[in-house]
Amino acid sequence: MKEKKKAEKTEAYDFAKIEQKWQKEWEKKKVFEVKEDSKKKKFYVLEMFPYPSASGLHMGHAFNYTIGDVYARFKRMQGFNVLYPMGYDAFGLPAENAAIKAKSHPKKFTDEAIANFVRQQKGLGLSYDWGREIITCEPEYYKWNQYFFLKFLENGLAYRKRAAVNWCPKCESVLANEQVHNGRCWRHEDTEVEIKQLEQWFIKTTKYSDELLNTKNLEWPERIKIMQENWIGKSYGTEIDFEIPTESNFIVLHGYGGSSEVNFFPWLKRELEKKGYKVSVPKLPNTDNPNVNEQVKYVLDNCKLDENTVLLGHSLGSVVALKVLESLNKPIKKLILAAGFIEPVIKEWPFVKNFDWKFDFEKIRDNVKEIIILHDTKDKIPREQAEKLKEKLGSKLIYFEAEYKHICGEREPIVLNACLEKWSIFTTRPDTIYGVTFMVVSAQHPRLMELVLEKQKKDVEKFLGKIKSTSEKDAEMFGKEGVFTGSYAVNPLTNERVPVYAGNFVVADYGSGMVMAVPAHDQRDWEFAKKYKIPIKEVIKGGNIKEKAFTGDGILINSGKFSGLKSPAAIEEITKFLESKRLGKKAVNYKFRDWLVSRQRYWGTPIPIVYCEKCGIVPVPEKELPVRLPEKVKFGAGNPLATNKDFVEIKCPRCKGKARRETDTMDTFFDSSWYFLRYCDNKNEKEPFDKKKAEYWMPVDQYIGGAEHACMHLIYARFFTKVLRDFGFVKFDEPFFKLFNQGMLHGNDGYVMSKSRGNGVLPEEASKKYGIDAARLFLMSQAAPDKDTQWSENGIEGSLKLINKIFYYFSSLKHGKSSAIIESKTSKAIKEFTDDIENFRYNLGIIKLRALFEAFENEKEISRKDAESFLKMLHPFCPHIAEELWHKIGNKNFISLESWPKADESRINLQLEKQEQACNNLVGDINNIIKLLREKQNKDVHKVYIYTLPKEKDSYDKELLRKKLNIEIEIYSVADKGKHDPQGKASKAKPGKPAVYAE
RNA sequence: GCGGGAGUGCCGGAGCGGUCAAACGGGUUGGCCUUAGGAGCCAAUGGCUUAGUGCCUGCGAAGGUUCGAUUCCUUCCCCCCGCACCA
Repeated sequence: MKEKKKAEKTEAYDFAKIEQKWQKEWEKKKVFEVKEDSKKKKFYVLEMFPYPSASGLHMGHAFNYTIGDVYARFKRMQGFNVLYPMGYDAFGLPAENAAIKAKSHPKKFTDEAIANFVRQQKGLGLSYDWGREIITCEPEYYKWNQYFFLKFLENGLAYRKRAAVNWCPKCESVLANEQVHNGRCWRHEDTEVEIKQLEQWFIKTTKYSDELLNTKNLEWPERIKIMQENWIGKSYGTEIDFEIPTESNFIVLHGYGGSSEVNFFPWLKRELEKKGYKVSVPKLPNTDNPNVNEQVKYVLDNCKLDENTVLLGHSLGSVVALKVLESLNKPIKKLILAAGFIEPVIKEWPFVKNFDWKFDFEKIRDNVKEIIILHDTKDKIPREQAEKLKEKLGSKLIYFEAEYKHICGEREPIVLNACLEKWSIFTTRPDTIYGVTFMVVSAQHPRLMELVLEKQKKDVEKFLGKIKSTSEKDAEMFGKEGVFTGSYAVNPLTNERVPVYAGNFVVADYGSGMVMAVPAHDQRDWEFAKKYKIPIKEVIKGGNIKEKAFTGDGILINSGKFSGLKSPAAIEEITKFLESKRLGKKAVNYKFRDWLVSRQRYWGTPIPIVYCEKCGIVPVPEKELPVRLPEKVKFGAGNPLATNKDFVEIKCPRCKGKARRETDTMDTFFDSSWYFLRYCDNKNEKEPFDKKKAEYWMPVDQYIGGAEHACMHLIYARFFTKVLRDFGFVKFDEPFFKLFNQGMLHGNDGYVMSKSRGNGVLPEEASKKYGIDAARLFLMSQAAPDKDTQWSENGIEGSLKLINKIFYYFSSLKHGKSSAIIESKTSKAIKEFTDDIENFRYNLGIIKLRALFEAFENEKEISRKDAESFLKMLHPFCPHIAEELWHKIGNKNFISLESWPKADESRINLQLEKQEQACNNLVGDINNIIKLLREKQNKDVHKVYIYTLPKEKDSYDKELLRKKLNIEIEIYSVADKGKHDPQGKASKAKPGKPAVYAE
């Protein structure tokens, strides 16, 4: 009712008809299609492609896309070859879940949603090159995900690892670190993420940590850069080894001939026993003519091998140790290979006969928790051999430089050192090491139980149970908590023994998951120490540690030979000292983790891997790509791919033997990490994209999207680009040169507009009522596009009014000659407007457009050129009406492809504009006088006399004033002799402000 | 707690060393037009004052720098965003 009446009265122009007409026309004539053109400068405008949700677009999306469309249209008119594409991030959980609920198929859901999106987006008048559309769930696209994954694998950037991973019970899948927010799933705010130990695929994003940290050359919002920087979280510090002796039984296996045991082993035994370890040196049989198998059997039969065992193999003993490990069925604590362990050397020994030199390294690895290989650089055994072994065992390789001496030399302390049970910690404050009064290991530390003594087991288990059953929220309330493990750590500088606690406030996967606690100089440690009555030892002067920890820099006290140093110097000195004693080293730590890409869900890109019973992990050969997602699947419990026999059961591509397919799919962020490259060449069947085409279009000149992707999509995409650069696919380092973060659109209720909130306004509805041009204009005029904006019906009506006026104005416009003032104003407007659009100050640009139009309205005639300039400026915001009026005034081509107006600086005449301003002020003054006379003196004014300064007389147009005031006017110069001035008002005239007399 | 951004009228928001604080939009009030209008046009919208003027108040609070600050600096308060026990 309401609208109908309004429509009748306002006789609003027929926007629906006009908008449809031009949308069809643009599509028919392929106005926005682009090709590479070496003669033209390119400009790539890109909006983050949407996930095609079933609920479709609301006004918030329209706001978003309009920002990009305005820019694309602007740049196109400026003469750039503009690539402005659209596509759909079509894989993902919502479609799968919706399909399960509706007993349908995610493909069907997705297709429908996309069709809906496309229709709605076309309705917004967006100038995409639709020929470049990409849809990530199509095999033509995801084939290349798989291709890239294989490339990653080939180059050691993809690996499989068993690790503690984040599991969302609602998604029934693991999540990347980036997808866990506050311990909860990024899609399920109320769902706590669980930690599971799973074998998963990872991408080595950390290889590029440092390069990703460099954002200097990016024109991005500072806060996004800072967010990324914080996310990567690089910090410099020192790694320090603390010895924590627990129950350890050393079994020292000597080598051939037993020469080393004469002096070295007794010494080692003595030293270790001094420190509280148990040591045995079994007398291996036949040392003069050794038989490895026999010796292995001897060890297996005579030695106690359990989780407290440390095997130290020396020379041939190393081989024995390795073989022993092969035959165990439960792991021992530690393996130390001290020397002479490499096959070629030992092989030469004549007496080692009939020995099978093949090792089952996987088994060995499984049977020991820690492996240390000591490599003597002066030894005959080349370094590569040691490295090779290291690779196979995944051990810590420790080099030492020393002469090979049988009697205690440099080498012996190093062996001893390796025997000690070291737990390294990371600290940025080694200067406080003398203040360590306890240690805290994370309650989630995988090796926590090794530190727990028998008598403490109950306490620790109780504690672990408690924190498991407490949610994060409650944990905050309880504060820092912990429990004594029973073990003591030895401070490497003071040799003091300090208790080791398990605590809830230490992060398991940062650093080593253990910290040295300095309560005097760390607030967290301070709180913990207070709670558990642990001594607080001040080692840095500067604060009052009775009240709280002093965390600043200062001068060291109670710190042995380092006392008196200032913190920064002490950090240097102490680190140097530790390094010299092999007790620690400089280290860099990152918060950034490798990207976990496996997902236990159906609706994603299948990971192109096969597990063969014989060959192990086998990549699917490139020519067999894509590994298609089977269409027929049964949704039920868990991942439907896992129960799909046709998919899973397969022959090994290598040996043709029995094998099974990887059933995990890729994180959908994999899809979005390179889609901007595919737009450059979206139909390529031979390659992910043509290098030349990508070279022409990339990098994206202007990327537009939300800030919520700062630490996810934007990091992954940057990572991908750098990898592809190193693979030779592209030549640039960064995908997105400029980034713009749009604000959020709020609904009538003041909350961010969203489907779930129910405050969404459909673009179609607004379109129907006001036209999409009015909606676009309103959305862009409210505030700067990077700020949040509120939707309002009144506001859009205001925009419609303006467009309406413009429509009728141009419909009856007769071209002529522009006045000097209009020429000036038009030129000035062009200049300022261009600058505003370029810098995303759309709202300010629109104001200038309004002002210019008002100036037009007051004129009798306007030149064709000025009128056209106005329409061209209107066009990015209101493309339909601009196109319509452009044709209406007699043009045949598309305004969308016209060239941007140029400001003619010579036409800008500020003097004239000043005069106009003065004239307007005068009108205001006179109106005010008339009003005051009427109200105060009850006088009606018939005629007004104006007295200007002599040189200003021509600045005031009598006719114009008469028209504006609708009253008789007489203008005098103050110098005029015969002027009518009964009250002597003329004397009040000032520059730019004439005197006035009214009667 | 740390990091980032902001605080201007009834509201959204301009201004970011002086020449104008409140452009532009919305709202509200009054007037014109009109049978009527929620259409259109005009005007007002911190206070006092006035023939067009002048003065005062004023840009979260308090200080400071400056001849001069909404604009720069310091502290505090509040709001928004991000990270969150990262050693």
